[in-house]
Order: sequence, then C-alpha cells, then structure tokens
Amino acid sequence: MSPDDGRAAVDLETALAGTPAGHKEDLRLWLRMLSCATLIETEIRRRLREQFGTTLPRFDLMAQLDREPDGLTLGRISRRMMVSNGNVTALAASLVADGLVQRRAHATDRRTQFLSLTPHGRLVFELQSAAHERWIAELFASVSPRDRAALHRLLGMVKSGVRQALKGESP
Amino acid sequence: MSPDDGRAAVDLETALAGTPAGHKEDLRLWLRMLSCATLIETEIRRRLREQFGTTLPRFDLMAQLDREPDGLTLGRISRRMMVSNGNVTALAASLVADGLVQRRAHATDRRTQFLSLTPHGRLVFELQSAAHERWIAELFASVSPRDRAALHRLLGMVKSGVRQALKGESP
DNA sequence: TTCGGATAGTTCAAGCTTAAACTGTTTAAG
DNA sequence: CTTAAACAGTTTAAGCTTGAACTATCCGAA
Repeated sequence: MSPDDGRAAVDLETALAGTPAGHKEDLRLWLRMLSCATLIETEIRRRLREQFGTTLPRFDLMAQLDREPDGLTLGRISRRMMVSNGNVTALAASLVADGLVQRRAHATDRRTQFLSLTPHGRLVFELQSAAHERWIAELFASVSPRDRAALHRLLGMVKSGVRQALKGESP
Repeated sequence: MSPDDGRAAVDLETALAGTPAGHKEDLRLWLRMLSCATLIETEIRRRLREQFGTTLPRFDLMAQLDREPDGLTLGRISRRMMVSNGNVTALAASLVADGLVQRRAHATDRRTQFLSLTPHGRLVFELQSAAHERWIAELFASVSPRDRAALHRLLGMVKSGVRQALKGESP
C-alpha cells in the first residue's frame, strides 16, 4: 500500500482525498459480511417464529438470562445485547407478561432491578436454544472446521479493530 | 450435567441429542459475526443520521439505484436489498416525496414501474457515498490487506454454503 | 375467449428500534 | 446538610420491518 519511491504525488493526493482506489475492496468486504449475517439472521428469525412463535430479540434476551442464573440488570442486558435501554424495557415487560421472565429488586439500590428466567422460561428456552444451536451448525456445515477457525480469528481482529477505531473518536 | 460413569456413553448421547459438543464453536462463530456486523452497522447508521440526516435503508435504496441509471423495479430492489416488498413501497414513497427518486412507467406492463435517482438525488448520493466509503475503510484500517482478502474469501464460502443449505429445505 | 395461476405493488397491523426527554435514586463534593 | 452530577429505568414519537391479505395486471392453456 505504499509505492513510495519515484513519484509520490499521486499517493499523497489520494491519501489526502481520503478515498484511495483500494477502498472499494473494503466496501465489498463489508457488504459481503453484512449480507452473510442478514442471510443467516433472517432464516433464524423465520424458524423461531414458525417453530416457536417467538422472535429473535426475545430469544436473545432470554439467552442472556440463561447464562446468568443470578439475574442481570436491565442496563447490563442492554449493553450486552448492544441495543438501547428503552428497547430492553419493552422487551422485558413482554416476557414478564408471558411468565417467562421475572423481576427481582436490588437489595439496597432502589433504582436497580434484576431480571431472571422463571422455571417455565428456563424450560422453554432450553428447547429453543437446542434447536437454535442445531440450526447454526447446519448453516455452517459446508465450511470446513479449519476455515471456521480462521474465520473466527479474523472476525475477532475486525471486532477489536473497529472497537479501537471507535474508541479514539469523539472523546 | 450428565455424570458419566463409562466413557463413550457421553459422546453417543450428545451426538444423538443432535448437539455435539463441537457445535458450540459454530455458535460462537455466529455470535461473533453478528456482533461484528452490528457494531459496524450501528456506527454507519449513526454517522448517516448525524452527518446527512438520513437512514441506512434510504441510503441502501439509493445505492441500488445509483448502480442502475436505467432504473429498477420495486421487486428487483426488494430482492437485492433482501427486504420485503412492502418495505420498499414505503421507502420509495418517502424518497420520491423528498425529490431524491423518481418513478417511471413500464412501456407495456402496467403493473411495473421503474425507480431511478433524480439529478438532485444523484448529487446527494454522491456525497453520502464518498463519506460512506471512507468510513468503511477507516473501520477496517487495522486489519491487514492480506487478512481482509482472506476474510472476503471465507465469507464468500459461508454465503454460498448457507444459500445451498437453504435451497434444499422445504421445496 | 376465458379462466386460472403467476406477478407487481399496496395496504395494514403488529412488533422492533432508536434518540431524546423524563422520573426517581444514589453518590460525592463542598 | 445541600446540591449537582451520575446513574437506572421509563416513556414517547418517529421510523423500520415483516407477513399476510388485497388489488390490479399479465399470460398461457383449454
């Protein structure tokens, strides 16, 4: 990415313009990542709806709670799910109304409440979770274990790289 | 869970349950891909809103039209964007109302209409598009070109693999 | 010709999502 | 103690998204 000797004029110019030719490739990479994720996500949503009559956000919230038997606060859930605060409020209300999730008050902080799965919620989630895991395995089945491992590693680099890029932004 | 007295019993059991141990890795891979995409997408949405007062779906629709100066039908757009038909109807109406997109009737098929960018829409999109390309390049900057290429290739395999898996489903 | 199925769009209700404004609570500085 | 800032959740308006039901049109076969 740096043919420096010879004539540096072009490189300087394009660098300053901020959109060197090679960046089309980044765009293609991004669009491919996005369509990959969308493809899988759409199918998972469809199956959750058809086979369990639920939705992905509800499943995701329950998955968070399943990992933490002691419960989680709404704020923690919203950070883990990378969604807004108000979103979790509505989602939680609906799950509580359906008897899948229960609220518990914090011992000393009256602002805070913990959410956890009810026994029934735990049962329901186990069924959904097992199916979900099978679906994912099925969708990735054609990719070799070696390639899956490589992909996992590369995505990890992208994730931390993006996090890093966003860290030094506005503060 | 299962306290295994013997040896092979566990493997058999878990295999028959349809959720072999190794499939947790697929789950992790999927969650990482999803959070990667979400991370980037959220940031792009934020910048489109703050810097251009627009949204990602509007930008995406205009991007489709920008690539096809002759125009596209609503159906084609919805398939390319991987969203529902009704979604495009609403999105198009809003863009037409804003003078960014125009409709044109099909010569012989009265059901069909073509959408294309207006001159003003083309101008606006060029600005947004250039910024968008810079943002993506910026977010991927910390990943080496070699790794980006590898990632692109692997995601291509996943995409076609998933498409294949979904093809032999219900039909 | 006409009838039935396929196709292009639209509409609608329901749910998701967000940013921003808001309430109530805690914490820490003065 | 007082007060201001930080924090946990809630509410609200606006927009996105979907699946399903619907209208209108086209096209091919009997």
